[in-house]
Amino acid sequence: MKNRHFSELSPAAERLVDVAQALLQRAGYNGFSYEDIAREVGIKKPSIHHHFPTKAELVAVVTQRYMHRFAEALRGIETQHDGALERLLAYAELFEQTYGAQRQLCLCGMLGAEADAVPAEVAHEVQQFFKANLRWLTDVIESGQQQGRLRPEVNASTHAQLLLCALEGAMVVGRAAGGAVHPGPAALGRAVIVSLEA
Amino acid sequence: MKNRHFSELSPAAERLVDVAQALLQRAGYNGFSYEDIAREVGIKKPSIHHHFPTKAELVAVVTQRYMHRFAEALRGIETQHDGALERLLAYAELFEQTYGAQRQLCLCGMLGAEADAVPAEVAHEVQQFFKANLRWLTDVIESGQQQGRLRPEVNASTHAQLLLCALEGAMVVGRAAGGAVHPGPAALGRAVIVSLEA
DNA sequence: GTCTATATAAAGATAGAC
DNA sequence: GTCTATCTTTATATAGAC
Repeated sequence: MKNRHFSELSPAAERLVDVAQALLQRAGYNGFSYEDIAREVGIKKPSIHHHFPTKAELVAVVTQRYMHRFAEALRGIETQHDGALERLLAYAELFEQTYGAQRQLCLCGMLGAEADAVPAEVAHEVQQFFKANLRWLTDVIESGQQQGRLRPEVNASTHAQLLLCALEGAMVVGRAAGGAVHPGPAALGRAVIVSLEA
Repeated sequence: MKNRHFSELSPAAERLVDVAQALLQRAGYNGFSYEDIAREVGIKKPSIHHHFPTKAELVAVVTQRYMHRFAEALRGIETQHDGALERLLAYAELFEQTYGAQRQLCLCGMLGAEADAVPAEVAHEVQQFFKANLRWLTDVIESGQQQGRLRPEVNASTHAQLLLCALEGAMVVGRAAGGAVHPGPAALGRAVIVSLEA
């Protein structure tokens, strides 16, 4: 019942969350164990249970922190870019950065695929992540249309979904195809985004 | 060492492959066990080992059969549709059918996401699946361009990847967002495909 | 906050009878 | 082809000392 929230983590707990996140993005919820974390961090399994009594709690905290950081990144984009087109391109770059490092999947893409094999509390967090992303993207596209920068006849919601799905899919397919997909997520995102230009 | 190939399965083995595939599409490689199959089929675990000594072999056969059936479906599309646009729309419908049933993921989308947590032989099959799909899509788009039906200036390979990634992503996001994504894969696919029309 | 020791259950797999 | 019985290893988790 400790460490219920990502905002009050001790340095030791933070390190566990870091490693858990990387393992999740690489192998999924059922693809890693407390032993994997222990080995990587250099402590023993029961020490992890001291910080996060159950795996479900640990992964819930990882997911909350991921969502929170993503929301911060979206606010950063709004600060740095005024135009809808530029905001969408910067959005695509977020996925490129995640994937570009070590071909890591989006945490929520991975957990979303495994939705039926994941604790309900985690699945719920993941759902919030995607809803927030779709809301943000739809707003950006609609604003761009109102400003006359984006084609007014396209359906904002549909194209928000198209962009999000293309980016998430690019990470899955890119990893699965093992190099057969040359452009990263950002390049595919650009193909969608330029088609929106007025 | 038995049942190395999907084309020589006994009826009992075929039933195991059916159930294993459904479980894989629902929960992923590490999200199901021989016990889950046994419960569903109504036999005991060791009976499954008689047909498929290891889980890796079982999943490899599932994947081979899936790929083979998909390739058959692509040949069916070529038989039924002459135009590139129609072929691409029929392709998108394949994903709609998989997802539409029970919000099931593409088998190879799931295994691709889990690529690092899956036996090497399985990961290799999955890679072949995506390469074959990208090859087929690129060919269809290039043919459409040569026939003057599709816009000649778009990069065939990039848009083949965009379509495939959007469809795979739509299944992941659709399941993860739990109803927040209204259009199924086919609707997102159409948004990509119509933009290719000459 | 970390450890050793331990509990409990599940997963993957094998031996051998029917 | 299926079963019971069994083995081994791993995963998740707890108790209690330092």
